[in-house]
Amino acid sequence: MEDVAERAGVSRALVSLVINGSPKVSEQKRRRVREAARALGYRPNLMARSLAQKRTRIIGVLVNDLRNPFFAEVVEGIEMAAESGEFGIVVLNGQRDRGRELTAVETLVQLQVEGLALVGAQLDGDDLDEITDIVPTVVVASDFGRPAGHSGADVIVTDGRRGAELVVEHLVSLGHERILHIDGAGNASAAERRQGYRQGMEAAGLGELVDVRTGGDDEAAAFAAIDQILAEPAPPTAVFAFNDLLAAGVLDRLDDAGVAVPGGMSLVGFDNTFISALHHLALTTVNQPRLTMGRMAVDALLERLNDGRDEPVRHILEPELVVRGTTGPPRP
Amino acid sequence: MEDVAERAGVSRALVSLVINGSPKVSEQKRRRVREAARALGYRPNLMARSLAQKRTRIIGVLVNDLRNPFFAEVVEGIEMAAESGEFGIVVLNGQRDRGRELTAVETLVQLQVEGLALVGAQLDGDDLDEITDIVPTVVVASDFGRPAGHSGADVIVTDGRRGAELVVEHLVSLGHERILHIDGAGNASAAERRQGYRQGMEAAGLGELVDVRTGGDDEAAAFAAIDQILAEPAPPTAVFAFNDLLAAGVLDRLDDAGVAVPGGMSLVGFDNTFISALHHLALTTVNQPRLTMGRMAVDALLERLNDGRDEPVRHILEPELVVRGTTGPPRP
DNA sequence: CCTTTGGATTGGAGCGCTTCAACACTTTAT
DNA sequence: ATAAAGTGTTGAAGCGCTCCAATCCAAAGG
Repeated sequence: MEDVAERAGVSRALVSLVINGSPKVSEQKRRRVREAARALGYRPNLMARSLAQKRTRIIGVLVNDLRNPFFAEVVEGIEMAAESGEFGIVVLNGQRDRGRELTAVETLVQLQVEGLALVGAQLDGDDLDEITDIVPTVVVASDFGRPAGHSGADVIVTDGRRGAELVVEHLVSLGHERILHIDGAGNASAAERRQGYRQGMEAAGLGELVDVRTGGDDEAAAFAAIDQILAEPAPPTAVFAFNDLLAAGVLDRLDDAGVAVPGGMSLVGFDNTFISALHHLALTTVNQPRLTMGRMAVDALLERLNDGRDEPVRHILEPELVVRGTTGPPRP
Repeated sequence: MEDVAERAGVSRALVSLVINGSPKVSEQKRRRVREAARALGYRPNLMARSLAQKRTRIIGVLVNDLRNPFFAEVVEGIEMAAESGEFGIVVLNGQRDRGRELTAVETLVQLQVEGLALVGAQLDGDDLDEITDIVPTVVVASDFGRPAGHSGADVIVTDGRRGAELVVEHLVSLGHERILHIDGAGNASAAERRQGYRQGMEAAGLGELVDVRTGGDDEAAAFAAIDQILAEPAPPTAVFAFNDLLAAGVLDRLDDAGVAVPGGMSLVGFDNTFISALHHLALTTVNQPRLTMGRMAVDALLERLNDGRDEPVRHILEPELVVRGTTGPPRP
């Protein structure tokens, strides 16, 4: 910067003004500074700038698992919204591990991010409380079930409970009774969907038949559960999997076992990721508006940052059942 | 920091030493500083630290498209390797747009990243030359075809030319002749695969039948091409798609049109992403070792950063044909 | 008792930038 | 002519940290 100033025959302060597009700089000097900067290949040091400004204009994003297209799309929504709000984002990957998530958050905080978006985070409520004390936080696509008036984070979720109910209702309307749920194990939104499943079953008078098996959040997690189910005397006629990835795994395993879908077993996923739309899967699933969720997350943060809101807000989006080809009447 | 120092009854310099784990600090003071830091909720400011140290220990990652699971996995490989090399990463998404990529790189440079990994970047060779002048760079999963002795970036790629040849050889061995390629349009690795396809065809004496159609890199891009092909008098008996995502789109469209796969048409993808492994797709494809590529990318950077290597290096990995269910003998 | 030695600690300069009060120079009003 | 009000420009302080040279102190050596 020094060099640029010298070459342009002005002070360092003036160079700073030009770089930041201040209006009160004469056209002549502005040009000379610009030219000198270009000639010297000058690039402002973001670290120094942030330090001096005491702002970073960065939003930190912690994502549960980049490989899940669902999260990737939410992040994309966040990125686009952040951009139009003049913020940058830094994405860190928790890799489905709470410990990693914790250190990632620590890194982001030390990086002085102005806001934090936790996408599908596995952290627990106490972790979250600590974090919200430090930096404005929005939780996306998972819910820590903090009481409504709680001082903590904003929340953007699709109503997983309702989504699961929709699934059960759909299956029941097709005539299913023995509906099994392979859950998301410790995954952040697993509890909600589990609960919705239970409620749906009970509402349909099927409370006796509630059956939840432990799954996880990717294809592999489904295998053990399915193997076990098929070995039982009276297998279910329908399976509701925690998410699309898991459902894809179920589908594979059913295929291995020679069970037709939906002829021999109906199957439903969750998230409506692009894989569920592939004709060869044609997975019945529940849609979550991913890009919108990302956008809303950033908006929530921006309201706190720009408009000074300081009570938490919760946006619960409506899930939407997407019926495709993996659900049909139960086998006789 | 000031406050911590005061509370612990030491100087700021000592606090710094403790935070950085210097060995020459008495156990007693170390404890007192630690305690004061905890009590005050002190967290070092990474920006200030980087500024003072003139190092950031950050590797910048520019990724072409986060939604493509292939790239997401490469990034995961990078992240893991960076971590064990005591580096952090910052991921920016180019969203398949050269302009965006350019500004993303600019941002990363201003962030003072110590190394840059371009994953599937669409930049052109001149862009790359400029970038390599500024920061050590490794290009992953795409190749700008710079001459070998070129002063520029390191390159980690799977041999796309060879991969495409493998595909053609496989199809030819099944008896196919009219093999069509739907390419990746402007995508970074498109040219190479196109070339491999051509060479393969010519090597098989099928030079006359070379037929390349413009595609892209996701499902949607396949639709127009397929519609057009099916309307022609003598459609091909096999389609080699630029990547798995594109192939999935092709599969859908063939399905719509009532063309059986592989009965009516054989289909091959590229990348061996998890979707190709789903039984219901069972896509024949070409494997690229994604995690390894990510690791090698970081290693290349680290060699430059830690060991001072300064000539570029190119690692060309061997592709591997993965035969699944979408290829078979041509229709009569 | 004084010097030496070496480990522990500290003051202060400096990293590259922003920002603000102060200054210089014009222009306009009086 | 002089004061007032703008415009542009600048010097210097300060952002939170690191790191080096300087200092301090206790133990060891003479």
